[in-house]
Amino acid sequence: MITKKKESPLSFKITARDKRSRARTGILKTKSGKIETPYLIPVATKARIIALNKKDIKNLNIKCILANTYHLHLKPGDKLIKNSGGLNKFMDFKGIIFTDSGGFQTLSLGEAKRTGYTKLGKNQEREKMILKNEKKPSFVKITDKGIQFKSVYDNSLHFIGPKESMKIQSNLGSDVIMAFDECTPANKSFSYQKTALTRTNKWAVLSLKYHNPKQALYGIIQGGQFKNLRIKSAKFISSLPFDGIAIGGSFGESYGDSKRAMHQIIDWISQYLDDRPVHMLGIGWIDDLFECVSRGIDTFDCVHPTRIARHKQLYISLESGGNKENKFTIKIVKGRYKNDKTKIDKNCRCSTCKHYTRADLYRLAKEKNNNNDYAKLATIHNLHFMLNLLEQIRKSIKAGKFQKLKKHWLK
RNA sequence: GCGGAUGUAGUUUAACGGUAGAAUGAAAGCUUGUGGCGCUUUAGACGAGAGUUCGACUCUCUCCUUCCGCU
Repeated sequence: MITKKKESPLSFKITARDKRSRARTGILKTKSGKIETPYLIPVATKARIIALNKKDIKNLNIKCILANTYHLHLKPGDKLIKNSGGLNKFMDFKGIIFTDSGGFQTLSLGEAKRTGYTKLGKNQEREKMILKNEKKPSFVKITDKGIQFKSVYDNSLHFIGPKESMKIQSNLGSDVIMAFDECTPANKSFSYQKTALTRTNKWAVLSLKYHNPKQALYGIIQGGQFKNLRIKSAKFISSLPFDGIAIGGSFGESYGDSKRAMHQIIDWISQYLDDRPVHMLGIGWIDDLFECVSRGIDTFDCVHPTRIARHKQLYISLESGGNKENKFTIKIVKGRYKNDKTKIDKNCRCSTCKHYTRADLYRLAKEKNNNNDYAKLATIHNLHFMLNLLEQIRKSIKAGKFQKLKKHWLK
């Protein structure tokens, strides 16, 4: 019972399909612009890509970003953004803006804060860290009506349910908004996940009811690591008149397994997906991009490229020694780069690589007091690298060479 | 040559007559719908020799190192 709206705030046209997988290219269009998919959407949680300014964003040719409901609601406040004419004007950004509903903060400020669980579970290394550090209290309280969040700034309480999330996202004026969901960690039992899914599904219906029809709304598939819950969720979400479908939640308890589980989960639900755009929430390592695109994902958002840039890790291509093992990165503060006068990546044509060597970045990254210069250069490199990789992926799909490219990178 | 000071991880340093701490540098790892540039782990040192002592990085002596001053 897919009921198409008369004037959809979003159009998505599939332009090519890979013959040997579900990979596809498309054009996603809203009133603010268009992107070619597959596309990795850089994250600008607080309406800002950390370390970059407007000019950098323009030079990088970033056409789409993702901001966050919870964070903007707290600071500077969605009403203030509404009064400045919406996020595009507030940021002076001409492009598509996605907003996340705040549902992920049930995990990131809840279980992740308390025990260190991420959406990909936890690994031994992480567990060790968590056992050492004292557990911190959760910032969320989940009820059937919504989530009571503590402010990360002053501990004040803020209730966000589906209605509130839709209102905030309407105030933010983003092009594409997410249904309000509960992002569950994988350490929860089947019965808990089932209850949470029922809740999320109810919230999905309420999100449809209360959302601003001028905004494109994506429904979110949850269900944790459980096959029947994922399928149930996929059937339900895809039966509703959402403009797009997002895949969220966590995939498995342990880090190693959860990657495979993620692939499997997409495979389970892929038959319930249709020609609407499919967004993979919060995923974006290089191998993940290939695996997910291969399974029909159109858009991604991920903090990883920008975060690891600030944590001194820079992407490198195969030709510069990148591989699955080193996650296609080098840690630029290693002693071996101190006098390395070569480019960060042989193939990269970003402005950082044009003007700086590895030794330059080493020196800047080591500066204690002012890391702004470093963070900016590193972020530019990593984002450029990823945007470029996605372009290569799109080209390969169109040329019927996606499998070859995938194999080449993941060998 | 004489006098004074000095000597602890690669570097900067702390303490102590009884397991030598830290910072920084080095190496390895973590990071996936971002709490603003982070977190975890590992390796690494008492200048050399003799003496006193149950036991010396610590006290004594000799030598060496480096620094300062004087001739």
